[in-house]
Formats: sequence, structure tokens, C-alpha cells
Amino acid sequence: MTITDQSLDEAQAKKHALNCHRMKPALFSVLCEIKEKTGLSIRSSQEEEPVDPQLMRLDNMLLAEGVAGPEKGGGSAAAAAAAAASGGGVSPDNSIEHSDYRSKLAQIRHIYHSELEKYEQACNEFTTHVMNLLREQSRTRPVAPKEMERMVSIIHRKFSAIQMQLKQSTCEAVMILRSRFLDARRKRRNFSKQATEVLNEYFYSHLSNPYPSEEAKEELAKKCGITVSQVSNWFGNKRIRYKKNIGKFQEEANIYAVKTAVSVTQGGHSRTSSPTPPSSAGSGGSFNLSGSGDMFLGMPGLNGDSYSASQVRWSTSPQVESLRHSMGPGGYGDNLGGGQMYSPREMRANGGWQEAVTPSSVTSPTEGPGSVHSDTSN
DNA sequence: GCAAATGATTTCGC
DNA sequence: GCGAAATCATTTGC
Repeated sequence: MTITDQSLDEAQAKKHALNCHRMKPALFSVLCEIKEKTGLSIRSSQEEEPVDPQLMRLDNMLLAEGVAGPEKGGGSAAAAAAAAASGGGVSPDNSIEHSDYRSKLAQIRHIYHSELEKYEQACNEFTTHVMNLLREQSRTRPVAPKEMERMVSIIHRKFSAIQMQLKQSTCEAVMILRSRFLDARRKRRNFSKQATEVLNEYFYSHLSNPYPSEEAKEELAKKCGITVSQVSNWFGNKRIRYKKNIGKFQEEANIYAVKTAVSVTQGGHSRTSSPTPPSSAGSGGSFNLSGSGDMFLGMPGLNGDSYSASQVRWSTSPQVESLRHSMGPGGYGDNLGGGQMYSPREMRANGGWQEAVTPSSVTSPTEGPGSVHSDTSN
């Protein structure tokens, strides 16, 4: 078919005639109705999807971190989390690190919002453009309002997918920032000498039962400028490490034993008044005079005992038992070279804790010095 | 730079 | 929920 100027003119004339036909609006609306009733209506109902749960999670997280939502002073929630994670904010450089964290978070927030704004702008521009196109097309073909809505929703969905990527990468950035700044492991600081001393004093003066009560922990925490959970951690680590290598801690134990003995003989209270464990009620608030019976004696043990393995009978774990046996006859006393620095008084003096204190486990004169004979259940 | 020390976390059993 | 044990990650001392 050849298209000539004449045929084009004819076509234009016919189109114009059709557009101007009095029946045109009515026919057009009928066409639109049919179109709407067929495929479009079905599709539009199918496209109504529930809110993406992942998107909700991302939104919630960004809100919680102070990245999304209203400005919270650079993420005060996160700063609070930082303070909690760092153990009560004892460290003097905490505030510096927190401000560093806040500024980094503010950067992320800024980038996130500017990118979000760009996306929204681009989305609006594109939507307007498509709407204009559709309006233009609606002159020549039936374009139902629903079709337009559908188009808009498709565009929005595409852009929200991009937004989700942005939110995802923002969340990742926040996570990295958190792990770098707030991870307590990374933030580990050794306790002060004084704090370690206070803890050690308590530990060695309660060697037969180094399990401070909640009140004792609180008081120790206050004294050391650390949190209660840090005190718990410290005692947990100490117990384990002490049991694993008693020989290594012998010297330390002796030092604290001497300290304790000196403070006792000098008339009373230890240099650092200490929390009173429940078992030592009425002891005058001192480790040394506690009724727990953990006091070290700066002299050879009673009955000629060296420091007995019974001192470390906190548990009946296989490892500990095997350790005890591996020490062989003479036990820990060997490390003292005969000069026993301290000897546990009667472990049962504190009312007996755990099943560990069995008659055979307590050093018996009949078993010889330093006997580590104990419950050989395993 | 390396090993030891040390505080924190994780896993598991009770 | 607590404690033991193992492990991780960092600090410290050489």
C-alpha cells in the first residue's frame, strides 16, 4: 500500500470526522468500560499485595537506630545502647567514642535521607511523565483511570524496590558501625589496678566459696567502678582460670593471704573494707574476718597441711578432678616448697556449699600432708 | 611481632 | 537464670 499526501489527508479528515461525531464520547466510554471489566480489573485486584515484611523490618530497624524518622540528636537511642554495651560508661573516653559514633551515624543518616529524597524526586518526575503520556494517548485510545492508577503503582513499586536496596545497604552500614564502635569485645579495657585488687581480695578471702552474692557483687561493682555483670564475668573467669592453673596463681594467692593476715593481725579490717557476703553476716564488713572460713593464714597449715586441693572444690567437673589427680601426692603444696602460706580453715565453716565437701576430700591427718584424695567419681 | 593476660561472649548443662 | 567451659578479641609486656 502506498501512502500519499492525498491518502494521509483523507485519513486525517476521517479521524477528525470520527472525533467530532456526536456518538464518539458515548462510544468511547463504553469502550473504556469494557476494557475495565475485562483484564484490567482482574489484574489490579491481584496486584494488591500486602506490605513486604522485610521492608517493615528494615524500616523498624532504621527507626530504632535513629536513621529514619525524626532527628534524635544524632541517635540518642544508639548512644544509650553504646553506654549500656560499654558497661555503664565508666571509661573516660566513652564520651569521645560515643560522639564519634554519633557523628558517623549522622553521616549515614544524612546520606540516607539525601538518597531517599533523590529517589522520591525521580519517582515523582517519572510518574508525572508517564501520566502525561497516558493523557496524551487517551485522545486516541481508551485509557481508563484504573489503568493510570495501575501504571502509577507499578512505577512506585519499582522505585520502592530501589528504596529497599538503599535501606538494606544503610542497615548494613549501621550494623558495621555498631560492631566497630559498640562491640564490647572490641571495647575491652583492662580494669584498673585498684579494681583488680579489690576483686582479688574478695576472691582469695573467699577462696572456698568465691561466689559473691548479688549484694556483694553490687558493692564490688560500686567499689571497682564496673557493672555487676562485669563483676560476674570477672569471677567466672577467675574461678575457671584459677582452677585450670592453680600453681600459677599460687604466688598471687600468697600475696593476698599475706595482705589479709597482716590486716587481721593489725587489728582488724582490711585496707579496703569489703562487701559482706551473706555467709559472713556479722563479720564486721571485712573479707578477712568473715565467717566464711576462707581466711588465709600466714603460717603452715593446721595438721601440717599444705594448701589443700580441697580449697578448689567448687565443682566436680571431670577436668578439675583430672587436674587434681595429675597434681599427684603432695598436691598444690609442692608449689610452696614446704612453706605453706595459707591453709583453708574448714570449708564447711561457711555452712557447706555444693556437694564437694565430702569427708574424704577435706585434708585428713591420716592421709598425709597435701592429700588430694577426693571424690574420684570419674 | 608474638605470646601471655584478660575481659567479654557463646554454648551447654542444671 | 546461673555457672562452667570454651572461645573470641583486645590489651599488655617483652
